[in-house]
Amino acid sequence: MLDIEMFREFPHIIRADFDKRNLPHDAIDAVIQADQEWRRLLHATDQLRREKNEAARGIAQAKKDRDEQKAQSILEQVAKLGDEISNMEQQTAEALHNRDLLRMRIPNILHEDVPISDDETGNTTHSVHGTKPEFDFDVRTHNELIEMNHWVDLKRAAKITGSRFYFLKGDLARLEFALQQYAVEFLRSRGFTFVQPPVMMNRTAYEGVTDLGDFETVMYGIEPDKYFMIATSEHPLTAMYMNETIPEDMLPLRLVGVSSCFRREVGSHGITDAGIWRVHQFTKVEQIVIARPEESWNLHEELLANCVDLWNSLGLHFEVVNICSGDMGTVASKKYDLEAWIPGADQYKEVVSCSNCTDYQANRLDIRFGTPGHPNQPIVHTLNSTAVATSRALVAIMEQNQQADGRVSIPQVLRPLMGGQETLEPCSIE
RNA sequence: GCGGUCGUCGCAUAGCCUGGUAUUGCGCCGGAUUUGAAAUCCGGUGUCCCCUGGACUCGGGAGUUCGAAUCUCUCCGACCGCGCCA
Repeated sequence: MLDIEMFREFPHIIRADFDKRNLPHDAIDAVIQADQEWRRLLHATDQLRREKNEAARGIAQAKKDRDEQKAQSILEQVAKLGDEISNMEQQTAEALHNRDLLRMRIPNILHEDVPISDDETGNTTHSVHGTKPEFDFDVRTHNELIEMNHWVDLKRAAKITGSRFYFLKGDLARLEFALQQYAVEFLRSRGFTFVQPPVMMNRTAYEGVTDLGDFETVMYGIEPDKYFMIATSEHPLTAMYMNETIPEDMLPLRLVGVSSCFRREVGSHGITDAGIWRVHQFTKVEQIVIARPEESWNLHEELLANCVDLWNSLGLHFEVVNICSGDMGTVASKKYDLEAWIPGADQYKEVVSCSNCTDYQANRLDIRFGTPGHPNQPIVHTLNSTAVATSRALVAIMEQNQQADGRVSIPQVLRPLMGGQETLEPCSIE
């Protein structure tokens, strides 16, 4: 959410941003108008309350003076104002709610490096890493590999839950486990603190970190407690410090979180999403940073460098993409994706997303830094980046490291975590 | 799930029984004093607004009342004990 001051003092900045995104300005005008309406109502309400308070003050005095007649006459005067005020209070509260609902739909201001384009074809290549693997046999898709090796059971999962859920079995499940631990240790060695978050959040906290539309299309709601399953550990780890002032010497705060992630994936279909590429539940190791505004852009590059080094160490071929205006979404100001080479699909596909959300989440969550208790402290910046979403990393490893016999070579760095094993063997249970 | 104790400004506290607009200490900021520091003294230190002024604020919401931190209901959260449990 953008600071309301942006709409009052610098609307031209928001307008320029909307031009980049090729959006009409109606939504901005609506916020400005709603803000004016709220302020008008607030002021009118305050004036009424003032009248009432002034009158009511006389009651205490009159009673002290034992002047019951005077007290009674004031009472009648004040009673009338009471109804008027409660009516106005309701209108004012509604106006504020309306303003912020409109305001929450305004996206973050794009960084100047973001390429301008209406859709994802405008994304630009930032860098290319590793070498594209060559195969002297017909490559299999990961979907074929998991089936012939019995590594994933989608059918039985559909039976007990529904489509796009899965049992992960045998060596592929062990590899998934190894990936988690490897990524956590990798980031720990770079100064990140390991945190395991709750996988459900209440609505108030959740509204601070995500696009409002996500409540309909992304998150699972839990009844009767009104919680939401997290779509990523980014959400609880960023909201963790809501309504707090973080002592400045604690910044930048580097956290590495691991959690199951749950996504409804409403409207997502297609053959390119087959197998375990797009699923309702997966595990993700995530980097989170809370920082001073002046250091956030350097830290964004640091997060990307961590991803690049991590994925390079797995021996995989991928490229880094600078996401353009039309593909950006609501919360991020700038975003890099890592796209891994998926031979069976003959394309690069998204495996990592690395964002600087600047003060967009922190405004809503009211996370500040400085001396706790000191008024008007500055708002922090929040950043997040995938380290590995294990299901997608498994797809990249399976497809890039596949052998003619359908077995898969285990990345060197993960072998010590799998008892020195060099190849993923078929699961003995079908 | 049951029973109890509790939730007040960054932290800690008073006020609640008996309704009249939040006390004190620490911390922090500014000033005085000092070569400098400590100590001491003075002032400030929640939010919002159309800001010489005003309104709001005692976990959230509702109710009673002219008026609620205070009384009533309800929800949330914390802690302790019991029960159940990986």
